[in-house]
Amino acid sequence: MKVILISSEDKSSPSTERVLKTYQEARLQNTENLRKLVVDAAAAILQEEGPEAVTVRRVSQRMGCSTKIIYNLFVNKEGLAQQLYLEGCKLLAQRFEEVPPSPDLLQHLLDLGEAFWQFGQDYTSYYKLMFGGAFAEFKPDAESMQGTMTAIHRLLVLISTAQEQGQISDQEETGNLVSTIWASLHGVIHLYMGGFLGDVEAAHTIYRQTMMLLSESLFAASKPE
Amino acid sequence: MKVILISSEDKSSPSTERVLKTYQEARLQNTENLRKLVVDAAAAILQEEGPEAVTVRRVSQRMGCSTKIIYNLFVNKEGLAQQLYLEGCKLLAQRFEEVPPSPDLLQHLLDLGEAFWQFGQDYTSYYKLMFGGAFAEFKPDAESMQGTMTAIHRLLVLISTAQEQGQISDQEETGNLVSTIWASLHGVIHLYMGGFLGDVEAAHTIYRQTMMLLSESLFAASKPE
DNA sequence: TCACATAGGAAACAGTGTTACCAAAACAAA
DNA sequence: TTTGTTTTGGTAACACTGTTTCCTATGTGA
Repeated sequence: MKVILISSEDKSSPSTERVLKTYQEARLQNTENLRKLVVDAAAAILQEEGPEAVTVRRVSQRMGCSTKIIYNLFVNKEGLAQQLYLEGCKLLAQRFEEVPPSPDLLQHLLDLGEAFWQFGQDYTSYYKLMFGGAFAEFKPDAESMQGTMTAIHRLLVLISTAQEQGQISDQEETGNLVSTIWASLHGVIHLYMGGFLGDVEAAHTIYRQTMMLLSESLFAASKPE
Repeated sequence: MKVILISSEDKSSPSTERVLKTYQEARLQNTENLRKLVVDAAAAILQEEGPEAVTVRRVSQRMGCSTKIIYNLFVNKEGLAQQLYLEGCKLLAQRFEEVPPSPDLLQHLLDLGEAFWQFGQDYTSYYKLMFGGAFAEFKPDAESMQGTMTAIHRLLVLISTAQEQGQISDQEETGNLVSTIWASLHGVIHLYMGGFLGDVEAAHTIYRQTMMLLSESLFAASKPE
């Protein structure tokens, strides 16, 4: 099904057809491949020039086609943004997966927290798109929330395990504890990106301090003295 | 100097002149009053219809004048946004002032935190403008940071006092601790406003939990058992 | 092969921030 | 008061944005 060749009647201006090759090939395939091509183009612009550079016209220009395609495939710009959000979730989940699980659960929490910070540094544009409100219209729908949950799944497993082992109080809901940690760390990253916390080192210091304070409190029960 | 009447030659269409009265009066006064009038109009639109409704044209329409005035007075839209930011700082500072200082410093911290949450609820548009990145261009300048510091001054005094009394460790810089608390609480509010934390009650629960965890850790030193 | 459905391009619409141009008003000096 | 200069502000345009309308060309089923 995927093996479709370019139309054989390239009688005139073959060089011009070559330029449009990738798009022309994709449009012959199923719409799913075309969607992927559009998302890739948008993601490239996002990472190269930031969230505000991701406009419908810029994406279509890079694709070498009309803006109509994007509306045909994604309804509106928000639909495209949702796909980019899910892409970001994959990247974040990947970052979490790369963190080696430490037998010390406290250390593991700190490592995951540090990975979240690094994600914000390495994929700033994605972070702003996903959590920074770069697209004011964008609100996470069911699929987006699903992607978010998959991304921070490691964190949820960790807290849950720590609760089972009695290292963290099970008085509170696991999901609420995860949200608390997530929101606090996000606050530091977001305020830093907004220019409220000074330079990177200062912000990173505050970030680590936030992690330490939260961790101490969470793991306090297991260490009476 | 402020007592300036409308020009006496209202020979034709006096009702039309009446509509423009406030603006026409103000333009005869000093530019400072005119600036205030513009900021008030923008603030009204901000609170009535949200941050995205605050456009240069909408403000000028409400003023009954051309957009040029706003550019004459504030250089660009960001200049107007900065004034709105400072307005928001005043409102936030006012909220903090209304919190009665409790002799129990921990309780006082919780009260200030709750006031911050309430500010976000009551002045959502202001909050989004100030900290939510509603205007992507906006980055706080020196004056904005000054206004911010004035607003959260109560929090700084509180932490500083607690450190002097030995209730909070003075190992860490006071400013860093304030930033840590501010950022964590902001994270919950911002994530809630982004639609990531469910409804108000759920978000408020997480907010209180964040405050509790931070407070416990901060005040831990003074209460060994 | 023919009719139909659909996809996609060009251009327009309604918005946005911003600026160039020019007339009118305010102010200075004579 | 009258003149000349500077500032002020309105109109209209420019360069963008997201989105839609219209129409043509293409692919598809009978």
